Amino acid sequence: MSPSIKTSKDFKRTTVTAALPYANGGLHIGHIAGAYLPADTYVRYLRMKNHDVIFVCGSDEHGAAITLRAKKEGITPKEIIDKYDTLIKNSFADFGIDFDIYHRTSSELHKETAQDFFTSLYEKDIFSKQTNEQFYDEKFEQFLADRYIIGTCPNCQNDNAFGDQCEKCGSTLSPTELINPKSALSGQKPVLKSTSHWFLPLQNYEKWLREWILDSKKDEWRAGVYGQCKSWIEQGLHERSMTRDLDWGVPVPLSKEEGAEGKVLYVWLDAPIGYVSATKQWAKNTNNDWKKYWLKQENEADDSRLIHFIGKDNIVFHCLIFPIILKAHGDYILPENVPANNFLNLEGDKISTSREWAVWLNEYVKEFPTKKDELRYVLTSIAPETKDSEFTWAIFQSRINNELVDTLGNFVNRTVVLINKYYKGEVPNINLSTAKDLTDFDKEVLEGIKIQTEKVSQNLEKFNFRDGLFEVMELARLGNKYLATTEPWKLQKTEPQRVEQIMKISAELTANLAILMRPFLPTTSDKIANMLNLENDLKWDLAGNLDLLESNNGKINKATLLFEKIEDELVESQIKKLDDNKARKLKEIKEQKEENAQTNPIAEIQSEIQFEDFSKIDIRVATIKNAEPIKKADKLLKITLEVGEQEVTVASGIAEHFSPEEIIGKQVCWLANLAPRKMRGVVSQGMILLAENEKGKLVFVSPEKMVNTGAQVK
RNA sequence: GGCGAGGUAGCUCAGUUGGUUAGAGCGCAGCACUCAUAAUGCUGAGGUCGAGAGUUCGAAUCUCUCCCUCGCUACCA
Repeated sequence: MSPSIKTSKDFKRTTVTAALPYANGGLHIGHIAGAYLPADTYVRYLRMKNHDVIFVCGSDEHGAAITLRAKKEGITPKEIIDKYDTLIKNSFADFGIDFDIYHRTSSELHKETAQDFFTSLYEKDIFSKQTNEQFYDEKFEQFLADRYIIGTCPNCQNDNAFGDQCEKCGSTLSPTELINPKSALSGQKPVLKSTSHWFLPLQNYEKWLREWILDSKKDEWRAGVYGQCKSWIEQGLHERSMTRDLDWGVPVPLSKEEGAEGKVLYVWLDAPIGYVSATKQWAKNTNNDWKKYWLKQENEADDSRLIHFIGKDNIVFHCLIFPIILKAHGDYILPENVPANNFLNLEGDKISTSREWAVWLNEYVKEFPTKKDELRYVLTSIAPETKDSEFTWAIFQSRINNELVDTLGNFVNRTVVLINKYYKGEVPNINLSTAKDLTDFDKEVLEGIKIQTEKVSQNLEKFNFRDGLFEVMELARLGNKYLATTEPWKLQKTEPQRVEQIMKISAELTANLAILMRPFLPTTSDKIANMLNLENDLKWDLAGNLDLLESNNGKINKATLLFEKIEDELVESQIKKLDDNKARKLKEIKEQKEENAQTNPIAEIQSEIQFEDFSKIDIRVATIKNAEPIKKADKLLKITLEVGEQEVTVASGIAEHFSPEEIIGKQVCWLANLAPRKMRGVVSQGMILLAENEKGKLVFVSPEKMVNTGAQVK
């Protein structure tokens, strides 16, 4: 290991956070593999080392998506968050993700904490206050967050695009771009009204971020995390609004006069502070001091080490925005590492909550209450640490059957069975450190225990959980090899003393296995510890020792099976369950679509205008003389039109519908007197009229017969 | 379009500052063994290291171009 990379040994204590789940849905295996399982494994390891560690998490309960859904379903936001907070909290508890506290951002303590944070930055004059125009719902007397505006997507004509994003074509939007914008609350057309917000000038921290991340974290942070940060910093940072016009969230702690009324903190300011408030609540419950886990200490060497476990979608908030906030505040420590995972796919497709393509944690725990370690094993062994990976039920089956049952379970079983058979459950009392007549292979195996201990430790310190678990299994493989090579069953009659050595070594190896697997597979570790009569509170420092079984005079219990095989029927039924869900969901979506089509045969007609208004519009017939793609733009074509004697240039967002060659020579209608606009460096004069067919494909509006270019359309 | 991360045996992944016949686990084939949950051990087959070009005595590893996957981002009158 490179000496420049710090490990837990270099710190007095560690603050571990796992991404706050949004209280708007359940947990699936992608969430677990991404953040919670590695975090839990790491924390269990630190606890075994008697390291001072706090592990916090909680429900993220604010934000527009929850209010929007509440309004839609005619219930209160509180009903939604209470439902999902309970579901999520129980799923974690049942599965054995062992937080010190699972808190909520809807709590009073969190409100105080977040407001204190905001006030502190406000008093330091960090924010810039800006006023601009935003959509306002006059009926509900409320400003509308981007998510609250629904309208027709200018790209794909989807009628249900949100103001921030169209979920059909995936393009990011701003609310003013939507065609026929409507308020999600009243369904009325919103009006633009000015409002003030407090912005965090991220760009002021660019220099500092370059030093802190680009210069000092290159070898320490995962490539994907570092690269993502670099990408953002290089692209240029901008101001970001830290407040929203909403009635759901932490109120902005400023006076009416300053325009704070009806405003709450932006959910991405609010949520990470949830880690702090969770720690405060834990400290209250357990009579501890939260400050030593979050604030800079008098002596820098006493600072806690902050580690955020998240998925790759959260990198920018945890690596840039939240650290900027912490830095701006001044009193707080900064993240030491952010081991973000990539995504877990499922049976060849992306996991999707809306399409119900997921394995839900609460359902898994219910269906397989005795197979928690099995899922921990599979998810860790395929953890998406370096790239996206895939879970299939066939992998689940083969990993468990071939590795847990055949390699690990079988080794433990044969060792325990043999000791019971030969010695009535009493491990031969041999001091392996002083024994003189050990074979070279014996010594190699004993050395192997120490080597594997070191390898597992190093991998855990570096957040390489997949590799760490692999090294645990290597020790089990070594055990199997040892028995197969020494063949004690052949020697028992002729050389019983030699067999005593072999069984002692096998037993100590098994005890070491129980320690090394403990962060990964806690229940299995307990089972082995019980079988071997080891103390329950196994410490990491014991690993590598060769006299673990002497504490109880070597008396062990009867063998019990650690794992059982997964049958084909189980795999088939789980796949069928997924397929059924998917088919049902697709049908629902299709029905919904048909319903919409029936109730909404044509898009709503715009408000009435007078003839004078129409006469302002100058539409001409023009011929496309040339068309070429615009550099650095996927969707734009630069089109040259011939209009009478003149030529004009128009940039049109049709590159995904037409190739340049196929449209040259066509006659089209051209809106001539539209104000010019610059797009991607090209000045667009007017626009070309298009209509969309039922398949979403654009077609030109052209004169029925060729006419002279420049002819007016009346 | 820009940026980032990936593209190595059927599958999941290692491959350190370029160096002899490219590795591991699982799967597959053969052999051995029987203490063990028909488990285990050994041996073997399997790769033109995404494609092409270049630098070099020598490249999976460095440079350039291109292709594919995932993510972020720009553009959209």
